[in-house]
Amino acid sequence: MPLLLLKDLPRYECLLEGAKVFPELDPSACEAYLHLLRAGDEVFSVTERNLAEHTISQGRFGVLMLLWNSTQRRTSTGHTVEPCRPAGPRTPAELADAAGVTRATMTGLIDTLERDGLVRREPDPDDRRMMSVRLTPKADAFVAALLPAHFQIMARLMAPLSETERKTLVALLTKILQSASELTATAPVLSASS
Amino acid sequence: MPLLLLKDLPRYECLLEGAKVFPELDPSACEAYLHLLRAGDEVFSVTERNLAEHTISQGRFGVLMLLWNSTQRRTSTGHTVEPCRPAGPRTPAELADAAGVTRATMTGLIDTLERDGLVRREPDPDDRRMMSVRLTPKADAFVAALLPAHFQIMARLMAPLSETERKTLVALLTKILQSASELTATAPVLSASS
DNA sequence: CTTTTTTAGTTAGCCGCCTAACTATCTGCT
DNA sequence: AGCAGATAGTTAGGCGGCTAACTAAAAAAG
Repeated sequence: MPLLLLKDLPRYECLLEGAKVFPELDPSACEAYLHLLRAGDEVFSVTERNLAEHTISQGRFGVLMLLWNSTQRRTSTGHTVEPCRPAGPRTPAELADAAGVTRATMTGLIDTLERDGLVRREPDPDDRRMMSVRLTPKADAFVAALLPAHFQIMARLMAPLSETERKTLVALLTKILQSASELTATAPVLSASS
Repeated sequence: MPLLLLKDLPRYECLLEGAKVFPELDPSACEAYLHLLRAGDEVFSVTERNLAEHTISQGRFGVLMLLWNSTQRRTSTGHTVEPCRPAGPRTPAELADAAGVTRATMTGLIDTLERDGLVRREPDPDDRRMMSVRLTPKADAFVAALLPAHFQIMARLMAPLSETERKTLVALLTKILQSASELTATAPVLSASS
């Protein structure tokens, strides 16, 4: 569970009440915001609990998936899967970038993965600053064993939504994501915007 | 930023491709899942960045809000606001419960808040095991100064959504939240479900 | 009235996230 | 050639999650 959040979201009347005191408070926006974080957190923790049973964290799992995705393209058993990304991430820097964490964080993740024998660091022959991170066979088996349950969890989480509702949800979330990106880009200091 | 996640979400064709290999993979469910976590994460980090400018974390802010919400009811300046919750949380245990974290975590949060002079621990006269946590005047001013910008951020994040879309979003998220709760309740061990 | 169980809070230690500072290497400029 | 700056990775230290183990006090059981 990544973040601390109210277990019981405030009732809508409370938001309306708050809006009388704070004119900046947009009740429906606030409600949507709180539900988004709450649902995201809950969904996250459900999958995290699943992964934890295989003694792996969400973060490490993400790294494994990135690497696994890369290897699939090369060692695929006759499938010749269309590459969905130009070239799978290999180095810690690429992995950090793809995962959206800092390089320092990636160092720590690779450390623990290597300690658990799921990953190997190999020096790059051309550039001695760089490392290449590879999955071990153990990791291949590990991921393959893990994924079915992981996908089932996702499917069950979204089970109450129809296909149309899912598309609607994705569309709405995409809009929010975009406005979040704009806020990030245009308002590094909040008071300097508006 | 609480969680590690793919910066670029996989294209839908990749999910379809993956579904050929893993029959458990429901592409639209997976897509919705990824978008939900991604959007939640992004939105979270936008507000976190705002709070960070006031040198406070999302977690500490949550505690302040819970306490502030309690005090509002008692010291409200003539407003006599309808209590939105039965009785505001006061003790570390109540705060932990309301915030959805463990007591150990709450101890840490209160520690740093107390260190920064935003909160005071007072022993309960009736039950010597218990503590009562109170906001300092400094915290009152702090929260009052912080909230307008915080509400503005929420409003801007949700700006691209119409009122109807916000209601739709909340309804969809509520469905997901419910299925997540059911998964949590009925499947403490994943393999024991289904 | 003692003993056991429950409860409140803290402590200790792990993990993953961050930033900032550091080392080593490569690249480019002159 | 040689040095300045960029780049890859790590290290160090902080924070906020967690679990598990502990202390002190209250409540329940006998």
